[in-house]
Formats: sequence, C-alpha cells, structure tokens
Amino acid sequence: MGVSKTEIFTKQQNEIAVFMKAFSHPARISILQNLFEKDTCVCGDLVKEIGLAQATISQHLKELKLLGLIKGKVEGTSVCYCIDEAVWKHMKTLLNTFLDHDIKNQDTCC
Amino acid sequence: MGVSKTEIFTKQQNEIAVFMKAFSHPARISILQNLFEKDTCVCGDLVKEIGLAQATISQHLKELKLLGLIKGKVEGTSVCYCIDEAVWKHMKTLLNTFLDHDIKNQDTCC
DNA sequence: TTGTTTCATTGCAATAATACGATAAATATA
DNA sequence: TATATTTATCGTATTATTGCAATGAAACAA
Repeated sequence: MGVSKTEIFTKQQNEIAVFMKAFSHPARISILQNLFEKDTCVCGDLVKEIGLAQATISQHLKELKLLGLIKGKVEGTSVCYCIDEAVWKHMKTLLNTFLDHDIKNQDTCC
Repeated sequence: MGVSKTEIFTKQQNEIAVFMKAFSHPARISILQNLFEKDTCVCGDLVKEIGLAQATISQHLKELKLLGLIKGKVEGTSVCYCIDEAVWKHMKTLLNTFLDHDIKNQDTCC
C-alpha cells in the first residue's frame, strides 16, 4: 500500500488501527465467529466451513495468531485454534475507548 | 490485494469488515478523534493537525464520507466535516454484535 | 476581472494484501 | 518402513492501499 506513516501517530492510534485491520476481512470475521461458537476449533473444519483454499485459511489464521488474538495447540496431525481471552479483552477495552466517544456540537456544526 | 471473495460470506460479515477497514489506518482514527473533540471541523485544520499532505487527508476524508460515517458542509472556501450520529450508532451496534461474544469452552480446549 | 484561498481530483510510484497451487514438514496408521 | 492426513510455507499473479505533486474547481477579496 505504500508505507503508512505510523511514526506521526500516537501509540494508541496505531494499536487501534492494527486490531481493526485484523477485523477488516470477512474471512477473519468468520474464523473468529466460528471459534466463538466452538466445535470448529480445527483448521481443517474452518476450511470446509468457510470455503476458501486451505492455504488461504492458514494465512488468515497466521495473522490472527501473530496479533495474539488466537492461539493454536497441536493435536496429532491437526491444530486446535482458540481465542486468547486476555488479549481479546484488552482489544475490546482499547477499541471501546475509540468507539464510545460522545458526539458534541451536534447543533453548532453540520 | 487480489479480490476478496465477499460472495461466500454473509451480509453481516461483509458489513462488519467494511467498517473495520475504515478504522484500519491511524490517519482515519486520528481524523475521527479530531472530529469528536471538535474545533478542527475543517479539512485544512486536520491537515495541520495530523501532518500528512492535503491530498492524502482529502482522500481519507473521502473514504469516511463514502461509508457515511462523516458528512461535509461547504462553508465558503472551506468544508466542515462532522460525524453522522445515526450511522455511527448503527456501526457501533453492528460491531458490538461481533465484539461482545462470550468465550465458551475455555476449559475444554487450548 | 484578477488573484487568493481552500478543497477535490488525477496520475503515478511504491508497497501491502488476497488467493491459490505446489510442496514441505510433522504426525498417525497400516 | 511406507502411506495417508493435516497444516504450514513458498512462489506468484492479481488487485488494493498509501502518499504526494500537480492540477482543477469553487468561492471569496481586492
């Protein structure tokens, strides 16, 4: 994309953007929803469930794992993925500081 | 990025991803925070405040406007941008249906 | 009218993201 | 050991995103 100038923004602004980017693709939304609903902990199940190539799902899982939102446990030849509760809570708190702003000056402008 | 296969996901999953993408760049986070804090309603103020080129800020504003999150009112030679409260609320409700999941099976797996 | 200010658009270069086939790596099974 | 199963990684084609200089367009001021 051309380099984002992260250095001119605050740590918090960059961190919010990074989490939001993790959620900016419907495949990753679907993966996380599946993990919440359980049963489909395993990579292969997600591939069947979602309908993208195995390599693609694996790549999306890697991104979520890199951010810490999910963790994987090897079980034989398959891998079980789960949400990391602590990171998820941290993320939610962070995003809410941004989303829960009050809208002022609704009358004085626009 | 290669084409995202939006057709294999639900309407809701795609809509969540679209809003998240709007927030996936620190410049757009900063713009919205500025609009919340008011004073810097005007495009030129945002350019000074944030420190990206005028063309770049204008482009980010366009994306947010296209999504409906902000609206602009021409005032002479300048343009005043504000949050669209209704769209913002809709977005928050939508994102919370995703973010507010309960984490089950924390014991049975991973 | 002429110049000034402010914002949007265009065009381009650089880089990131998406998707998938092919293949490697690791474990289980016969 | 040989084969099958499952996941990760590599390579690559395609498309999207970021950023900015240059230029337009619109409103204002002199």
